[in-house]
Amino acid sequence: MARAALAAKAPEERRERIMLATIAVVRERGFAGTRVADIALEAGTSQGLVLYHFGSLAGALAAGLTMLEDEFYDDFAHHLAAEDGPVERLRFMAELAAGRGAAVGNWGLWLELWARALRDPDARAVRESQDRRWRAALRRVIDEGVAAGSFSPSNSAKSVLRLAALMDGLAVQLALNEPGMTTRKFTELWWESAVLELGITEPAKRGKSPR
Amino acid sequence: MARAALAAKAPEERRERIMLATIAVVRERGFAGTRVADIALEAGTSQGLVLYHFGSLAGALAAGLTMLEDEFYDDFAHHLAAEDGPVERLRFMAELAAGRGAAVGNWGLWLELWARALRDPDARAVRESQDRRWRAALRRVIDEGVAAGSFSPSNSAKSVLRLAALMDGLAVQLALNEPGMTTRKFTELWWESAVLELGITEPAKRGKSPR
DNA sequence: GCGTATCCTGAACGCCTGTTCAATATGCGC
DNA sequence: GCGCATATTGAACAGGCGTTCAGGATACGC
Repeated sequence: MARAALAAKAPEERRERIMLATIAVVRERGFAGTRVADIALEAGTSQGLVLYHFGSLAGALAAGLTMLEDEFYDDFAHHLAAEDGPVERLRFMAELAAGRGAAVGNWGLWLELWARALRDPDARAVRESQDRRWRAALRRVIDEGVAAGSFSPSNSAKSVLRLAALMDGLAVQLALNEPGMTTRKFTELWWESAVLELGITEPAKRGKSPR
Repeated sequence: MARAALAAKAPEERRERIMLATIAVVRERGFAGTRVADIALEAGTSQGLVLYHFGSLAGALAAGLTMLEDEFYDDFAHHLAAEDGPVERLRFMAELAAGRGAAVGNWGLWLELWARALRDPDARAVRESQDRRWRAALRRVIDEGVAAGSFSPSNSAKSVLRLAALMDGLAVQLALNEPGMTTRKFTELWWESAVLELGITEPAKRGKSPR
């Protein structure tokens, strides 16, 4: 078979392809519209294999989500560490949340995840992990900024909660294509809030040529 | 039949009962888990009647949502008008959003609505209407406060966007039972932000014995 | 090379559920 | 009271789709 070249890698590779296919399909059709057949087609395998590896459709969804979340976080943490100081790091988080880089097209997925988390324990676990990691990162950046004298929040714990929540709220607008809400507007609105919350003095350099 | 007493009212009443049943079921099981049979059972009618009145399951969902949204808004507008001044009105909105009064148990529904709005035009229309009305109300209250000299936002349009988004973001935490997020915390966090955004000076009286 | 465990397939099964429909009831204008 | 439009029911239909399964391919230790 000519497919030999494609399927050459280990079964582990097949498994991963299925997870990638899963999130691709969910992105396109949403949880409610995702069929085992779609995943198999997208992954270029049989329906049976999806079930063989993940036991059920729900299992495949959970595995895909977990994978996505881990990948996203790793990528995020890596890039965050590469930024210069607290102000730049904060700016980077704002731009990432607004949909640049690794987060592109993810907000729709997160909206669905929230809704699903209301009833599905797996989804809930993924979203909790995601939320916790993100808030922890925000908190570290803020603490760092306080230590460096760049930020002076009146209550940093509360600021973390509010700034994280504001991102989620703005993201709803963004994901639903609310007229007037753009990546740029998102960043602008959020940043002004951050300035207000944290009493930032020095301006952040614009992100390094965000695509 | 003994049912005579129940079904006594006009068919219009049956129709409404079905809409109420629809949102009740959606609250309990979510969109994905809502069956025509469930609605019929909850409404105490036949499956056929649901389809007779609304054409399809999707139609029943749309009708139910629209009804809920209208009712919620009417109730909200009515109570808002009863409040004293801009500060009290703002406080009222914060407490309503936090889940007191007519909004109890609605946030889960709104989360699902957002996700559904990504793909379903009816859901999108409902949520857009809902969002627009809410933001317009917020804007009016703020303008009123500015006119009265109670608020002095640096940019009221932006403040409206941010304060509304913050509510949505906090609501996600609330709806998902994030540990540490409560009705009280919601109000507190949001109010502090409002104070910061609007430069509120006079304190708001606590809500009139919120249940 | 051989046997076995793992991997993979495609077809078939069977349930779930939205929708259709023919039959019946109800109420209302005349 | 009659007849017609509207309302209502419950059963049947049909399509979709997750899961099962029996069988075949593949890799790998011995």
